[in-house]
Order: sequence, then C-alpha cells, then structure tokens
Amino acid sequence: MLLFQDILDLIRAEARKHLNTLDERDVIFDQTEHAHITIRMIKYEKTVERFEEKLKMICDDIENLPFVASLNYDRGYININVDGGYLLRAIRDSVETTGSFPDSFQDPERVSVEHTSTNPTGPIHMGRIRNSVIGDSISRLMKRYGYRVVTQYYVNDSGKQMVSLYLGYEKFHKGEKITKEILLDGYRKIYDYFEKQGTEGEVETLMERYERGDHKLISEIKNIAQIMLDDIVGDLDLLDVKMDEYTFESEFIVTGETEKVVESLSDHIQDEDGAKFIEIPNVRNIFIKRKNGTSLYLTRDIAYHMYKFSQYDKCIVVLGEDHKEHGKIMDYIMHNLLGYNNSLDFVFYGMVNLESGKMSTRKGTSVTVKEVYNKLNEKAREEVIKRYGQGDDVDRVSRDIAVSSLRFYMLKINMGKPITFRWEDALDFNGETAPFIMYSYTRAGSILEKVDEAGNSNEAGNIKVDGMEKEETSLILEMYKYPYKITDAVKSLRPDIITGYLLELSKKFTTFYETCKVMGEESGIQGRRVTILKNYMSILEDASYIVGIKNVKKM
RNA sequence: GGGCUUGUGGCCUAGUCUGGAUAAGGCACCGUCCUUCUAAGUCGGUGAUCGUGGGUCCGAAUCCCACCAAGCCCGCCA
Repeated sequence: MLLFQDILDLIRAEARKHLNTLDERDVIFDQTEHAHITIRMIKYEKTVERFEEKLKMICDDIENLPFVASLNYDRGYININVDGGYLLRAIRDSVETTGSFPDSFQDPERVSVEHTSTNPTGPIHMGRIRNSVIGDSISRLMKRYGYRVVTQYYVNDSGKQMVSLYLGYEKFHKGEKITKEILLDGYRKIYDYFEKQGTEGEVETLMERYERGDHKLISEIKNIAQIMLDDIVGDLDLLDVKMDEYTFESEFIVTGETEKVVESLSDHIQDEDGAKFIEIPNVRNIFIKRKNGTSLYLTRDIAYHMYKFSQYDKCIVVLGEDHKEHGKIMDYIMHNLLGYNNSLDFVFYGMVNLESGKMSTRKGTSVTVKEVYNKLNEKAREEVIKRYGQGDDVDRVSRDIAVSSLRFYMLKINMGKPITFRWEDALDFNGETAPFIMYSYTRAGSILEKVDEAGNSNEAGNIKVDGMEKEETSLILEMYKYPYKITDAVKSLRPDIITGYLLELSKKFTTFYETCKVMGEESGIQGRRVTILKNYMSILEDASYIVGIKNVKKM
C-alpha cells in the first residue's frame, strides 16, 4: 500500500473517463526529453471512434489536475509537464510529517532472505560476496517496503567438502592449533591427495559415520566449520552485512529432520538398488538418499526449507546461476510434492570471474574481499588526505567510501549477468561509481551548511514556486519517482534498480547544482532551493541505505 | 547431444518482461571550465547497420523462428 499520491494513476483515471480502453502502460514517465509524463495515443488514433473529440476532453481534464503545469499533443503523444512546486510540497510534507518519502508501504508478511550460505571452506572471495551484497540489499529493500524480514545463513557443515576439510586437517596438520590458514592448507593438500589416490573412499567412510550420528565427529567438524565461519562473518561485517540467523546443516541430521523428509516424500519415492529417488518432470530422476543410506545436499536443503516455511510466509533465496536447476527442483518438491503454498523466490546472479578465468579458493585463484576492501580503503584515504589533509574522520570516511564502492560495484550490473572483475574498475572513483553518488550528498550538505552560517536556515518555509528552472523541476520529479522505484525493485527483487535510480538521481542533482545557485538568491528562491536540498538529501540517504552506500558530510 | 542464459560504439553498461517520438549513460580519447555553494565535478566533440538472417506489425534493440558465438547446468557432489 503506497502512502503517496500516485500521479500516473491520477492521470490514468482522468484519461479513462473518456477512453476506457486506455492501457495503463501507455501512461509513463517519459524517457526522452519531450515531456515529464507522456501518454502514447498512437494506437488509439485509428481504432477509436470520435478520437479527436475524446482526445480534447482528455487533454482538458488532465490539464486541470493540480500538479499539471502544461500539456500539448504532438504526433500521437500527449505530453505533460508537471508543476515542480506542487510535487516539492508533496515530498516536503511527507518528509516533515513522517520522516521519509514515502512514509511506509506496510506489508505484514514474514519474509526470510537466505543469502551467502557459502561453504565454510575458506575466506570469502569476490565471487561469493556478490551473493551477500545482493541478499543483504534485498533484505533491506523488503524491510523498507514494510515486510518483517529475517536474514539467514545456511551453514553447510556436513557435506563432502566439509568432511574433506576435516580430513585434510587430520591427515596433514593433526595436533596443530586449528586456524583458517592451517585448514586451508590441509584442504588444498587433501584434493591433491585424492587425485593421486584416484579415490575419495576415506571421505565416504567418514560420511557414513557422520550420518549414523557419530557425535564426536559431528562436533569436531562443526567446530572446524565455526572457525572458518568466524572469518567469513568478519568479512561480511566489513561490508555491513548482518545475518540474523545461522542454521547448521548438521542440525537436520542430528534431529532426524532429514529422515522425516524421506518419509514426507514416501508417496513419490522410487527405489534403485536401495538408493531413493523421485521423478521431476522435464528434469531427471533426483536422488534423495544414497545406497548406503546417507542423505544428500538436496535432502537436507528440503528439511531446511520445511523449517523456513513453518516460520515465514515468503522465502527468498539468493543463489549463483549455476544453482538454477536446484531452485527449480526445490520449487517443484515444496509446492507440487509436499503441497506447501508459501511463496518461494530464487534470485540468481551471474558469476564473478577474473579475466584469466574462474575464481577458486582451492586453486588459489580467487581475489578475496579483504584484499579489495583494503585497496579501496587505501585509495580512498589518499584521495581524502589529498583534499583535506590528515583529519579525525579520515578513517571513517575512507572506510565508508570503500564499503560503498565495493557494494556498488557488485550491484551496478544487472544481477543476471556475469561480472569480470578488474582491479581498475573496482578501484575507480570517477564516473558511475559510489563516490559520485556520495559526492552529490556532500555538495548538497555543504550548501546547507553555508546557508546556516549565513543565518538563513529558516528560509525553507518560504517557497516561491513561480519561475522554477527546468533543472529544479527535473530533480524534483526524479525525487518524486522514488516510491515507484522501490515498488519496482520489490516486485522484481532487483536491488540494482535502486543503484540505477541513485545514479539518475545524483546526476539530476549535479545538473541542478551546476545551474542553480542557492546563496545570494532572493528569499523565496533560496527557500525553495533549500527545501529541494533537504529533501534530496533525505531521499538519497533513504535509497543509499538500501544498497549499503554511506553518505558522509565531507569527502 | 539436451536444457537455461547472454550478445547494444574500442571497453563497461541501461533500455528487452509490458513494441512506439532523434538507441541513454559511463570509461578511454580530443577540446572546455576552478577570484561564485567541494574539479571524486561541468560543458562540448569523435565513435553503434542494437550478434546474423528471416518473420509478425502502421511501427522491432524489445515479440516469433532459424543460425552463429560465449557462459552455465545435465552426479547416489555441494
């Protein structure tokens, strides 16, 4: 439920009074420079009877709407320009009375956002962090929309990879103090060892022990997973990614939930040499139990989803595109075989590759989050010092720039597309980057500070709406679009819509900044522009927070 | 081989779902603007047969078909 006045809808309503067949999609914010809002009439020109007559009535009615400044009809388009003063007041009133624009959307559904869930077999690298950034931004987006959101990390502490990690330690570092470096070394060695042996038999034996409920083994492996996880959580923390809940996969084995999955699916289960599988149409036979009785990743993940469905109305899972089929299978099992009707959405993202190929912890070809974060921090620090010298908040500001840049880099490209990680791009602070957005905020704040110093801060109440520059109106309209963008982003689970919006918004601001002076202008104009600045900052902060961009006073 | 996804100036991207007015930005390159609110900025310029070929339509980057190229998936791995 949107608590703001939807001007597109108001225009649609007027137009439909005379043309009830009008498609709502023909009333849009204009992408070209013809007008602010446009109604595409081309398709009705020839098909609608007495078109000219109706067109005139539509135009007359729309022109009378309070927020419409001017209107003309040109080659099949009704071009509408809005009254910036009217919209500015609407935005201001919302922000002043409720603190934000729009104040709230309010959807009481309980939502779970599962993301990251990376195997604790090494430090988090730039490929995996895309998952975290997307997931965290989606959770913030959903919260902003009014959902009750919980973020979840599903910790895989019981699969083959974890058992291998454990075995690597046992075989090559037994007795040594367990650190992530030691574990990582053992992990790499164990895979070489498997290759030489030509068998992973030792892992299989351990896994059987594990599934039979060998408590000592389970807790030792969980301990190892926890050590690796602590490191990952530390990196997530650097990027302001906070998880509400960690669920360990082993819990489902220990509590017998995994076994219950098999029971729940018993009507659909088929047997092959003692192994159990189910048929998924258009996919293939999917095994949920091995011949030796042990469970599979999917089995445990079903148990996890049954748990999530018992707690949440809506579950969102962020996964790499290589898991697309897994998502399809999970969806089919939960809804078609187990009969749940909770909503389940998978968000898939393209891989982050290096120019030289894939990132792999095991092969040592990954770029870790820490490396990138540290370099960004360092560069940001240089830039800040270059401008302001060594000050008290250099640390904080450089950190904010680093976090913002890294998160923005991960979100600026459409999530479905792969990213080729390049240092030069990641470390760029010019053009379409987080610093550009942040910079617009500091410039706005800087003007307000000057206004304050001059003792004119009360001017905001005094707004002269006549003679507004087109750059002002254009910025105000962009600000006004914020609720539409949030709604779009929520409906399509696309936080990148917000980063795109932030870029558009700050570009509009920059143009305004270059064209319209605030200091030294006559009272009514200064008041109007101060109002624009205040609300611009408010909306920019609001949207920035969703995607994890920080706003600073000086940079 | 089957399935899914992607292909837009030298490079990176937006737009594709829901077809419409001269395809929108950034990087790089060339040139411009700091005695006016932060030059991480501005303004101007060079540069695109929107992978190829058909089709539907008054109209296609967008929809349909075929082909080409790249990526991912097709385990009793996770």
